[in-house]
Amino acid sequence: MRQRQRGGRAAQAEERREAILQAAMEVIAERGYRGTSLAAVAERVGLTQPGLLHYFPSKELLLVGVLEARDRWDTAAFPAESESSWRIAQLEQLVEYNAVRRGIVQTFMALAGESVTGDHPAQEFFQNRYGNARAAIADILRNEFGDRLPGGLTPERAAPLLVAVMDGLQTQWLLDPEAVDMPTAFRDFVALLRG
Amino acid sequence: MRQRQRGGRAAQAEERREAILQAAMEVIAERGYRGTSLAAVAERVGLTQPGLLHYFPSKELLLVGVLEARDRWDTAAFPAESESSWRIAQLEQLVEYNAVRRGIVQTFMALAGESVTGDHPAQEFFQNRYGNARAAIADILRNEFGDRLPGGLTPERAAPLLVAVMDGLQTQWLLDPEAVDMPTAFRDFVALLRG
DNA sequence: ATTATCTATAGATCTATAGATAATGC
DNA sequence: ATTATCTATAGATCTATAGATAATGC
Repeated sequence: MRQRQRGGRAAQAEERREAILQAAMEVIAERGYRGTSLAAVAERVGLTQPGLLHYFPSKELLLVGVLEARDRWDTAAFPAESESSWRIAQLEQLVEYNAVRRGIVQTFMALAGESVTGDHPAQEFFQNRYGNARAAIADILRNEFGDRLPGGLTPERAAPLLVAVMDGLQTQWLLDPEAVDMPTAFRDFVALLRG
Repeated sequence: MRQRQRGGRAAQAEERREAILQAAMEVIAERGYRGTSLAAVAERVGLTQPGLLHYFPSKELLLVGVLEARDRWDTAAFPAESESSWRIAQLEQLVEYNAVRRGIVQTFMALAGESVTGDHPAQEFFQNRYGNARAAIADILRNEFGDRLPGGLTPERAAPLLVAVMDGLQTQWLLDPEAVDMPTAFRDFVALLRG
């Protein structure tokens, strides 16, 4: 029917998949994963529910797709040889970026929250993500501040705190954006680490 | 049928309600609020699903009951004239207490996570809870450290950070208790505030 | 042939209501 | 009379499968 300029079937299918993932992220932001119905996602991209299942054969595979997409987009927005080569200033930029990407933040806080419940399909994803985040942040802190931080902390002991601050601020900011200035608060925490 | 020693109907009904709330917390910890079915809660206390609705006429009212119960129990475990009269050491105790109350922490992190999604029935509860927490913590910090904290922070600016740390550490700890020593990490953060 | 979609539907749930029945306590 | 429960069920959903149909590209 509709003729595409370029692209071929494969490329069009890829576009479709991206549109579905985008829609899925939106619905998950509004309802969480368990509250998301395939029909709601399908409707948003103009497909029927079984039509959507053609691209992602189950709800869980759709979730996997969303999580992978998030990683892809993050990497695209913040290219780096390796996470450990980041500097603190880049983390501050990431927080500023998040503060204008409410939808994405909301999707992932909703999923992270759900993932602590039993047998959630994103549980392993978040276990790995937090583990990797702590390790990467410890490296960054060591590069930036050396082995000794204020309060007698080491980079390894400060890392979970920094991750907790990023995360915890997101929750507070999502619930009350007026009351919490996320980027400023994050820089305040960095000031504490500087001593 | 079964004769109670003491108590009368009202007291027995109260026991039943408490048992239902306890069961509801457990199921919510495992499945989140949206994933919780009234039937699952009812089964845990030996009632049918309509039997449960006799005590809590809707799923949402059951959630309200759970949130109120949490506040009641917290207050019972940590009595104080007012939250502002707490000292930092008591916050450290609270974190230690949480570290041996996984179920309760999991229930409330699951609910807090869900509450950021659109129109969640616990949204207002958590908005108030975080708002109050920030205010109370600011008071505590002022009592303990005065108006000036390390890094040029004020108690008001440090408060959201402390709340974020408590919260964020819970998430990391729930997902990987081996990797995160929550009480120690929290004391590390306090050490940063001490400078 | 393969791919993209659709309609129809099976099979599970889920919440909440209606209405019956038994026990309790004034 | 009131309270505590139960059975039955209406009315919504939801996921996933089966099977048909149309379009696409070798």
